[in-house]
Amino acid sequence: MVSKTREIPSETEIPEEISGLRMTRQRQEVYRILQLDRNHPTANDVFMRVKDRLPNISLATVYNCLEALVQHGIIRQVNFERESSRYCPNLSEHGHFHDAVTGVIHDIDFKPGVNLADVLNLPPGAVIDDVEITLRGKLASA
Amino acid sequence: MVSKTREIPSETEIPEEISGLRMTRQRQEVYRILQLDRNHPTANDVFMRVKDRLPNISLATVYNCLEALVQHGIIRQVNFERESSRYCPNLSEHGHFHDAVTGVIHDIDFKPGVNLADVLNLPPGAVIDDVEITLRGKLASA
DNA sequence: AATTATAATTGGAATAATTCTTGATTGCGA
DNA sequence: TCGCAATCAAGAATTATTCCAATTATAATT
Repeated sequence: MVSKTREIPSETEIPEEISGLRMTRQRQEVYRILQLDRNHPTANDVFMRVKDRLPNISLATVYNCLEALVQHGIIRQVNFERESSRYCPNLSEHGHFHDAVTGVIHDIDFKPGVNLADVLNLPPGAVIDDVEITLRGKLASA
Repeated sequence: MVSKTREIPSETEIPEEISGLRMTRQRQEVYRILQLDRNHPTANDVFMRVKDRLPNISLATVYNCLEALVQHGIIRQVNFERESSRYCPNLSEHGHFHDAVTGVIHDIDFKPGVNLADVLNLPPGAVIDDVEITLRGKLASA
């Protein structure tokens, strides 16, 4: 239970079709799991959980669904090191903080009004399309 | 040719032993390649180049050498998405900018005096051990 | 210098995440 | 209803990386 940047829509709020993507039963359920499990599950995590409702779904289909959702900007794919990809429905631009002790991944937001060019020496003429920030550390148990 | 934050030492400057790591022939050569090829080569890239001098080296050894060098803080391992790991001898804290057009990876430095906590809403009590920043975009061909 | 111990290297097999392939199913429009 | 395109399922294939067992190199000790 980390991010609070988005409300979790009730099941009925999942639209039939988003930006041209046919919302099949499988995609709905995969999407639903991501909204319920905010701990950045892997494809396999999703697979195991989604089987409760769709016992016949295949892992390949979970991968397909996740890819379709990512492609249509409905969820985000996040990679840490070379571990399995993880997925999250938090669409706001955000980074991640890995708690090295607990393994929990916290979403972290930018402070408002921050400009990357103020912070980094970008190559001249650089146009940034995508930013990825990952921090690793501990939470002082104060 | 991207980063200029370190001089390339001549071959004789490579120490026999660094911070307790035995500098074997293989490790020396792997390290040398990294200093020559500043384009963030993969293990396999290094493998192919290092064979010029050590025709019998194995890919497993290249992996072992890279890991040993990383472990001893002599080089850094960098991961982009889920692509093959890449390696670089630039030890200064820096991020990376992927030119989506050319595929070139540029090292980017932080502006001096920048504090992450000024920019990000960190979880309370967070102690940061490691920062990873990756940007993707284009270079305006101005 | 010979012996022993330790660490590194090799080549190939094993692993794990992901993608691909193929054939079956589904759902929708004509 | 028929046909078409999209989706799904199951398993095979792929790819980067790690593991393993045997050999070789290096260092330490006598």
